[in-house]
Amino acid sequence: MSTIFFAYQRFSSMIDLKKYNLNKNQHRMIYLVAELNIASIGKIQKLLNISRQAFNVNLRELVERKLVNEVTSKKDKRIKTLELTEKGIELNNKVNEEQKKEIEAIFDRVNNDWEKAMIELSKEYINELDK
Amino acid sequence: MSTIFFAYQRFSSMIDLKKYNLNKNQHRMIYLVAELNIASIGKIQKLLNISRQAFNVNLRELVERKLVNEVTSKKDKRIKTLELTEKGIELNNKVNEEQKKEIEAIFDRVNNDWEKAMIELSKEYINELDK
DNA sequence: AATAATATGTCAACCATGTTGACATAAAAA
DNA sequence: TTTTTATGTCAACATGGTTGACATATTATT
Repeated sequence: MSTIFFAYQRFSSMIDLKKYNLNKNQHRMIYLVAELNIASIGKIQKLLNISRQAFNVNLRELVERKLVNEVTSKKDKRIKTLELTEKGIELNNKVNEEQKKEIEAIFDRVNNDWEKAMIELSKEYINELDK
Repeated sequence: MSTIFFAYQRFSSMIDLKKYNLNKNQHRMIYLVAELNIASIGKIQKLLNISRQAFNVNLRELVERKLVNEVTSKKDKRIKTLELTEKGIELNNKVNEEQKKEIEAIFDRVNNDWEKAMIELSKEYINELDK
């Protein structure tokens, strides 16, 4: 269990959100929108597990920065779904690029063995001690 | 990669820190102290990757609540190491209990296949949509 | 048609937690 | 003796979150 815990610390340290002027929830938002296709605002907010206010403030900024589009559903005009703009897709790729490379390198090293990969990540985290 | 990301969201949602009056960094601190044995304050702080001030404020509270002891190193009296008190160990176990159970149940279900376990966790996260 | 419920947006007030930079002390190293 | 290291603490400020009240448009219910 500590493996999962520590591995994730390492995993998330591979991303530098500041560089892209995103906060954690905005990153989670973009990531979710990119991975799920088509989910209503309400559902995304529920997944993020943050207050409506926090959600809206963050979303507003992403929309203003033209990273995300809001699309009103045709069946039920109360509902809006989110999608990434071209710019949003590009940013998302860039943000995750470094992490992706490192993770892929690790999986290569351990022949795609998930257990070994996670242990490796976990070790990398703990070994930051010795730097 | 999204598997690791989503799986961890689910993983961390299994713990309710509020119930135990801990914030995230205090939990990380306790968790680290429990898993590593014997690490200096400086090293733990570096691992947590937070400012000295944030570290000290959080640590102070843990010490006041008698969850953690500070031990001055004999070799080098400048250095202090941290250890959990009995009460700290107990709390740590309690905090992680529910998570541990759920994770073990998942690993049982997938015959300890890490890849499947992580995918399962990830799915559980996404499927919170349908509640 | 009238009323209720749903999905969303927004504001103000407040709170939790973090960062930075300056300063301080004790111990060890040079 | 001087410098460096490991630690502690303060004040000022920044970031980001929550809550509760209120508002609108649309759909569902009666």
